[in-house]
Amino acid sequence: MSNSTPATIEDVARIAEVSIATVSRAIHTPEKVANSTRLKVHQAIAITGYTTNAMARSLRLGRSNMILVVAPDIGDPNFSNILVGLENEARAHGYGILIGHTQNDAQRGLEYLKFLNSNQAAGLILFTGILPFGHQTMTARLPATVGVFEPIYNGGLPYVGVDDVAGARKLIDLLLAEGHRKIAFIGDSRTRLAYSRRRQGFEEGMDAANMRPENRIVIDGDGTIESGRLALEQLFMQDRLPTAFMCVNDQTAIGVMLGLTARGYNIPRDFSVTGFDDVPLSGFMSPPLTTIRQPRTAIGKRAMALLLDLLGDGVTPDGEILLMPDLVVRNSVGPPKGLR
Amino acid sequence: MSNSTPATIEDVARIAEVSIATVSRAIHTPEKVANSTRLKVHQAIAITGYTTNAMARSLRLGRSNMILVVAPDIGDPNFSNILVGLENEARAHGYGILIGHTQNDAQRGLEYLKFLNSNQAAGLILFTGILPFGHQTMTARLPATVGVFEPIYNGGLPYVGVDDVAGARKLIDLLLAEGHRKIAFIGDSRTRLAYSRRRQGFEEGMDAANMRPENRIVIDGDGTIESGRLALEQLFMQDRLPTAFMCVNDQTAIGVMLGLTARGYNIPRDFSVTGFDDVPLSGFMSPPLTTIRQPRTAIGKRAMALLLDLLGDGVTPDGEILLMPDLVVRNSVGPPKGLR
DNA sequence: ATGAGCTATGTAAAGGTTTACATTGAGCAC
DNA sequence: GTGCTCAATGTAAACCTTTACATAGCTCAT
Repeated sequence: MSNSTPATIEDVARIAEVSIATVSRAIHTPEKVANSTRLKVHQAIAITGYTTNAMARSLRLGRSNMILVVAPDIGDPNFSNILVGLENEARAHGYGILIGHTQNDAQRGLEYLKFLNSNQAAGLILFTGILPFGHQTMTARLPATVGVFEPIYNGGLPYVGVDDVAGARKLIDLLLAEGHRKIAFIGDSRTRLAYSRRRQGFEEGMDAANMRPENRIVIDGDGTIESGRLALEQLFMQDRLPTAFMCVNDQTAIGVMLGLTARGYNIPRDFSVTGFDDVPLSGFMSPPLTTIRQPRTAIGKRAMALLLDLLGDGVTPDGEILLMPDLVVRNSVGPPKGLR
Repeated sequence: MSNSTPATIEDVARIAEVSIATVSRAIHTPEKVANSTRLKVHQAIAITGYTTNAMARSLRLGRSNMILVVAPDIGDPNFSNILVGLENEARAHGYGILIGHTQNDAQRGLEYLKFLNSNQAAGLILFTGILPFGHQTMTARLPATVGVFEPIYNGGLPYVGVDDVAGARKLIDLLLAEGHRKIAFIGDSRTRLAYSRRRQGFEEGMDAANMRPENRIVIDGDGTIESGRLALEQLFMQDRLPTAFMCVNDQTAIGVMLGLTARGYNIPRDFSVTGFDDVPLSGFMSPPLTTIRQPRTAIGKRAMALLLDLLGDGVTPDGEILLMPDLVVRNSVGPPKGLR
């Protein structure tokens, strides 16, 4: 039973009094073996506690049953629920996932590339918009790959994300409906497509409400808490104050809120603030942050399903799958001061 | 160069004009091949872009180069930095990590057991105090295993954590030094050893200050935000109010703080609150939470190092490695109301 | 000059699986 | 009864690596 060395297919074959080929068939293509035989095999499997050696199987098949998930930062609060979605879906199809983080370090990226090339992963899920492998011509040898959140830099690879434009539009429409006219968009960035799409939603909303350019303040930022605080200081120094801050993500919004609170302002009485992503922290701010919730588990599930499809028939489906994010109304938004 | 099928050791051997055995030796035991030969082999490797097929290697060696990390919940804020430590250390030694979460579901636990038995992981890192595999006698076949945070239920397995007693002691000493005399310990639990050790630190500190039992309020909780809020309500209903709340972890403390704020109290003017763990959220509460910082990356690194040792010589080292956690003083603690 | 001792290399087996191909035998039509 | 078809099973090769053992050739002491 629970011996020192695990049972092999041969042990099972001996006990079931068949050949190893029949055992293998009984497991993977049961319709090809006689009922009576199949029964014997399964009994033998139960007796020995046999599980197929995945190493040997992968070697023989030339492909593993692992999916490599690469993210720039495992600690990103946006990450963990996606992972749950990815993992559940993978496991349901007999795959496991394997997680790596690059910390934007090309050296580490290369190690993952080696990992992929040594056949240890059948597929790749990429969290950043860029391939973490420098510009290796090796690209040709990449396995099936799916992006999450953003399309992958060199293009052609499918990805799953949310409709950032629509999400941003929901936020701007809310602010406009509350009566805000002068609105700042904090955290514009050309490096992340998701961010420029949020900016796009902002502009479209302002356009639709016939807001003139002087009512729109746009300021750069990289999406960290610090960047939000910094942007706020800049605006105060330049005396270009809006009545509402629409931030490119929750971190930025938190930075803005902390800055405003530190200056003694009350949210939402003096200023309104919105975020994007709904990271766990946002619900606990005071006031709780109005934001857009990413359907994280769904994104993960969808991305993995897409990858497994790709693995199955090798057909590349639509390059872009956008899920619809939900508006989460909390207390960081109110009418502008003048209207109160 | 970048062909459809990856280069094998045979391709390298052909180009270098040696046997595959020599190639293998040139890679793994370079001192055993002549300098000139080694050079030829490495050139051939460069030309072909060869990387060892990990499947074949693991099959031959009878052990993989993957470590399975199992946690009840990937999303746990305590998790991610540990992971960074684990991963860095593993990668530095040629291992990769593989992450699974059980969500306390025995069925899922069993799937991981199968995974282990199919030889896909050389070692196991366990985040919970319990083996997630029900009570399989299979336990005998577990690979090298190291626990994180807590000893593993059925004992005998080494683990790496922090000195919870000492950490709790730092907190209680701080509260006592501020002048608090009547202190509540929120979140006592017999299910998690870490928690009862924190309780123990609380008691030892109170003992050392000769505090009588009637000054100690102890109340149950499972460590969630909700449990903190609930405990607080109970205390208000029973009219057993302390001047300070020492909470078993940050989540609990956050629950208590939210409850106090909702009732209109000011922290730390009316009540002091402490946590334990220093999850990212804690620094952003208002007021920021005074707590104990877990050396998370260090724990991860240490646990992995321990596991790799175990894998190396099979010798089980000391069963318990406790790191010292640091006190993080923020603004949630002040003198009790009477003393102000 | 001979052989012992070494170093450098090669040969071949083994690890556990899947599967193309071969074999066996039963059912069935003539 | 003969031969065909088909289902069920078996045999053996292949996947790629590592390493015990064998071999070859050199150095050096005698």
